[in-house]
Amino acid sequence: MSENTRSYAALRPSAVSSLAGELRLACMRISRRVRYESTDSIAPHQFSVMCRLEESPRSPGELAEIERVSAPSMTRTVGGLVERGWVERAPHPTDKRQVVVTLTDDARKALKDTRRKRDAWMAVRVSNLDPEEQAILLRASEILTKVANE
Amino acid sequence: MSENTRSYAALRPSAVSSLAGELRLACMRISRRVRYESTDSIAPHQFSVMCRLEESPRSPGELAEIERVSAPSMTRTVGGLVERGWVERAPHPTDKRQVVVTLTDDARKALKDTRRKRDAWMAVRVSNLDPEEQAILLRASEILTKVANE
DNA sequence: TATTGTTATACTCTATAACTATA
DNA sequence: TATAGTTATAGAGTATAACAATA
Repeated sequence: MSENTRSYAALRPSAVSSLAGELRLACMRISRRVRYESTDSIAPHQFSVMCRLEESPRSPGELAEIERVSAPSMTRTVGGLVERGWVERAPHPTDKRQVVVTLTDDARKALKDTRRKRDAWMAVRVSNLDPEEQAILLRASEILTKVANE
Repeated sequence: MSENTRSYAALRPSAVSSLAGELRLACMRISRRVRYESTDSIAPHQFSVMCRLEESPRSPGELAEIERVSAPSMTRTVGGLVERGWVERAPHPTDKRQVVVTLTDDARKALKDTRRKRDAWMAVRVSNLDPEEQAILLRASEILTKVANE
């Protein structure tokens, strides 16, 4: 019998509940530690908006909806990003009411740098784990990603 | 050969780096989803302080240091908790400069309720996973907790 | 008349500096 | 003189309401 065909018993409800609590806490602790250790200069809400713009330019309205903040808040956030030279506002090609917000090359560099720093903290911890623990986390990260995207 | 004696190869540096990035992102996504889905009435900073006080009463200074915020910020946070009836300020038995902040019974109930709601989202997701995936997450939560507490 | 974005204003959480009481 | 906590004040980020420009 190889590991791939081994059968596992499903967890009982009480065990599911306990695991859910522990797992949730563990993820929150990791998030907090990563954020604290990274000491990056991009504020969380700015970072989040910049990530959205990495894929494609968007209007302030779209950004507000995606980030679930009010339109005036997004106006302010975009304004701050413009001041720092990380995004640019341009008129919409056809609808003159709309504005198109685009990421600058400087912003792409800043994002890359920030991610590198955030990953560094985690990379050190992961590299200090046993190979077996690393293997488990490899599978767990896939499962957690799937769960978060549900 | 059982799983317990199976040997795993250590990840190469590039794989460690990749795993670290994926794992960090997965934890942050889970945190965000949990926070978004729980819609609880306790603000994050209040919740965090209340958790610290669950173990034992503490002074505002201690709380400020643990939470890594300024003393005036903690004064304000504690003030808000007092207003909501979740903590009480009492004079220190020997040092009259100090204040002892204690959690009320109402707060303990509110904490329990909030945790139950937060766990609920995660519990539903966990119960829908394969038994094998549940087993992996069980081990992963232990490892992640260890990493976060390092 | 509806939609997009901005401005006006206010509330919360954060910080630093100055102040009070006590050690 | 140093320490614990608070108050004073200001800087972000958030929200709702009101407004201007355009569809």
